[in-house]
Amino acid sequence: MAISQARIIESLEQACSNLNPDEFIFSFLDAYGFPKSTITRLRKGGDSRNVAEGDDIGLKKKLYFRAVSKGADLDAEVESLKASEVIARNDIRFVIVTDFESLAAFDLKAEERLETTMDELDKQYAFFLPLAGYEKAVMYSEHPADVKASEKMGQLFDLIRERNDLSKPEDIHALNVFLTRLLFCFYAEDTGIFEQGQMTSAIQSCTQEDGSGVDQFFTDLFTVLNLEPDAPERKDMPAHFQAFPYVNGGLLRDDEPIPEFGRKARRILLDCGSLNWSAINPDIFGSMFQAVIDEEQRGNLGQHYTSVSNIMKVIQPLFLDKLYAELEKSRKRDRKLKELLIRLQNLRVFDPACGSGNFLIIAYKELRKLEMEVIDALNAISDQAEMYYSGIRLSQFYGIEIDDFAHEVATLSLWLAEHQMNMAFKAKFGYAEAALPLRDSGDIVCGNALRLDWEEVCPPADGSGNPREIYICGNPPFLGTTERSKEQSADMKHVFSSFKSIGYLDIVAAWFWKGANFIKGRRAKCALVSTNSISQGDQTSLLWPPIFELGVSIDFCYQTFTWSNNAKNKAAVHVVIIGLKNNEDTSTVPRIFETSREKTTVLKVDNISPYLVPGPNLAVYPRTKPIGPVSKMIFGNKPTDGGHLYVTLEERDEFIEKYPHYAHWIRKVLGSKEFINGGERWCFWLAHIPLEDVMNVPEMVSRVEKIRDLRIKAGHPAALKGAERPHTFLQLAQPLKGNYLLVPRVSSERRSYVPMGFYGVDTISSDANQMVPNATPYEFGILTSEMHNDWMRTVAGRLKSDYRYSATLVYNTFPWPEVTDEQRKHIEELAEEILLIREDYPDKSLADLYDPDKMPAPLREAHKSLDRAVEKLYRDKPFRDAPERLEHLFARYEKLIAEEKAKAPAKKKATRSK
DNA sequence: TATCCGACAGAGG
DNA sequence: CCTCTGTCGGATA
Repeated sequence: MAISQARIIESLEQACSNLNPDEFIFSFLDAYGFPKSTITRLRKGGDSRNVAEGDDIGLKKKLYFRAVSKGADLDAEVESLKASEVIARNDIRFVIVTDFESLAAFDLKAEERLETTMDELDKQYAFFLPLAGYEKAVMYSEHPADVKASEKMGQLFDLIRERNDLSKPEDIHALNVFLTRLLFCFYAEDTGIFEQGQMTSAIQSCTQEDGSGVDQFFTDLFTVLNLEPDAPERKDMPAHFQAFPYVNGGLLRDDEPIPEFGRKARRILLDCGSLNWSAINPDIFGSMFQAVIDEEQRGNLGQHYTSVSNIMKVIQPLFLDKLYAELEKSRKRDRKLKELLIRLQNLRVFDPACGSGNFLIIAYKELRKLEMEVIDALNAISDQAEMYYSGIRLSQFYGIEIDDFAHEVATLSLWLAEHQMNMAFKAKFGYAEAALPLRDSGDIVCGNALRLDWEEVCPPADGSGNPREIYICGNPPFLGTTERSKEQSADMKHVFSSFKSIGYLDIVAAWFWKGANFIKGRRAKCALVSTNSISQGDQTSLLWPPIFELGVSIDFCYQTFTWSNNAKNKAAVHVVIIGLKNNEDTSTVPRIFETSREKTTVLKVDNISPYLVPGPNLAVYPRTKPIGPVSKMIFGNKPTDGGHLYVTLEERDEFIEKYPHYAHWIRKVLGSKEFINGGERWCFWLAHIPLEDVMNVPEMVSRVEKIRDLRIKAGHPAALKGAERPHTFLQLAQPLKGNYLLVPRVSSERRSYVPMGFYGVDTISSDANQMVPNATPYEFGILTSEMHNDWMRTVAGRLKSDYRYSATLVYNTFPWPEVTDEQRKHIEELAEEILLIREDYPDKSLADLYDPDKMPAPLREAHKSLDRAVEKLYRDKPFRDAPERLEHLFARYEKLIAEEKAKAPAKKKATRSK
């Protein structure tokens, strides 16, 4: 049922403004796209489709509608309907009750409530969208226990914060520690570590309703949990405290102050106790808990937490697949299986950006599952039942996390995961180690991963100097140059101190560089989730050649996929996963994974290029000049005007009417949006007008002053210089005569060809485009060919996944073919044919013409002829596919660059690193 | 001076 | 809400 949401809003608005109680529900159903026939029958009455009683309207699986008289309690009505048998029998999704002034509704699937007045109903249209086939995104819907628990803990945190001074970092740390201990206790009393409900009932009986005594209670409780069973101090404690077991394991090592509680906080505490904590999922609970507590993250709960499926994409190719293969190979061979057990007990997993520990927890659980399978296999081939215990210890798991609370949560979650796995072990084999006292948890260090020495955090060799098998994994933060703090910029400089420049390297690159240096020459591998930018555009040649020089190469990768988890506002980013290994490590073949919504495919290749396609370890360096004798491509005109040089059509007409002799001040301007999608924009183009003349026009004064102010405020040298001529664009590049070829800087990845077009110099191009002044149709023909677009697709930067055409990376690096005059003329003819065909569609924008689903056949064919002709310039035999074209282009690129170098041997090396 | 980027941003369905 | 697709100006060389 595809229906435009704008139409829904409009129809709802109409139904509510001309409110007719008898008709309302029918208009409502119509708004959400129910078939007219259904509505007509419902209106007539007596139809079997109506499953409701009396005057109500009910549609199976959809909704149940009831109108009540004014003054009735809508909520109570909804509640009673929700529980009624007719709702359950017909699997109703929405219950709606209205008195035609207000409306109350309940979504039984999402368990969400809506209360609104009728005139606001259109604003709430999204609530009922599932009726039209649009499902709502519900955060972590598959884990209601985690949601409830983390929300309750969040409330508790707020109440504690109200009452306690948390201005000093050590106070915050103390509270972090308290919350994680508390969480452990809730979990413990629901999972058999404590007696069922032991702590909650003790709180109930030992503390006052106004909250007094709660802090003392926890002081005593944590003391006793830290006392060994035979410790003499135990005897001094009240009897109900003595009943608590010895926990330790480092959870209660330090004596931290306990916050004070009020009446409300105590009540929430008891509420927490009544939740079922055994259903908590340590994999994601930690992230949610952290998100609830961390103020900065509250607005966008969990947007960066890594989903289990994405973690598996990292750890399976990194080590799990290989270990499982080992198990299959070793079945039936006692010695081999025992060796595998030993290996599992000795390998190390290290997440240098571990957050609340998701990767470590999943890795731990997966290794425990594998260990159980190995034990199974051992039991299957042995006559005597030997009692194998788990030998995998949390102390094999290392992490670095900068946030104190997240680091506490990570430590705790590992314990919870251990307990969970011990229970699974017991369920399978009938025995398991004691839950208490807790053993050492993971080695999680609270600190800055870019400053710490990773080898100190995760020693690459054991005490006797034997090298360890180590797997580095994780999802480090992504941060471009503009959003970084001063400290983070300094961190980057520190990590890349051996680099000549770090350009636009994303901060995540620092983890790759440190990771590559860590694994170099060791029995170690590293795989990280990253923004796709580090294998695109400018960053590729900065990061990868130095990594390859270490003797490290790409072991496997997941090509770009869109970031996704169950959070409401998931981060808008396209990511890749890249695994690194030493060149000498031949235990695996390079694998390229490609994932789409439907499936994931794997391609085994000889080598993975830094662009994450099959190919050599070759990165294309940005150049300031084209390789061949072709026209120069220049950057567009950059306003930096806060919008004050732009004018609307109305403003333009008004201005020209008043000052007809200044009509030439206003010019048509193109961003890439106007170029690609059509539409008009206008701007003041005053590059050749003295500032005094401009300031003599009253309408201009405030515009110009605003621009001057904002440029002064921006403060950097370029802006300050621009403040001296505030009536012009900050960067001027418009050619003075002739035509120019316009190339948009960003364009959708759906298109096979980046749209380009010719304009006269009277049309201003903004910095959203680049220009090739006085380009020839030949140049247009080459640039709009499939050959060139394939090159662009590989070496260009991307905005998310959309193409970002740049002169330095795409145009100037392109290996142009060698042509005769005759060939050149042929290309020009084919190129002009394309321009002519475009003119046959004056009503269509370039977006329409180059939409792969809508591209007119004649245009498509003209492009195909051109593509074929351009290919022929490179070689006679047609290319089979894009990889073959690229192979040829890269070979030619290398040849041309080598020739260029040979011509100018005195020039310094082009490489930017070291 | 020129230009690459954005755990995006804004519009539209 | 989700999907689609390119603004704008700072930071960097």
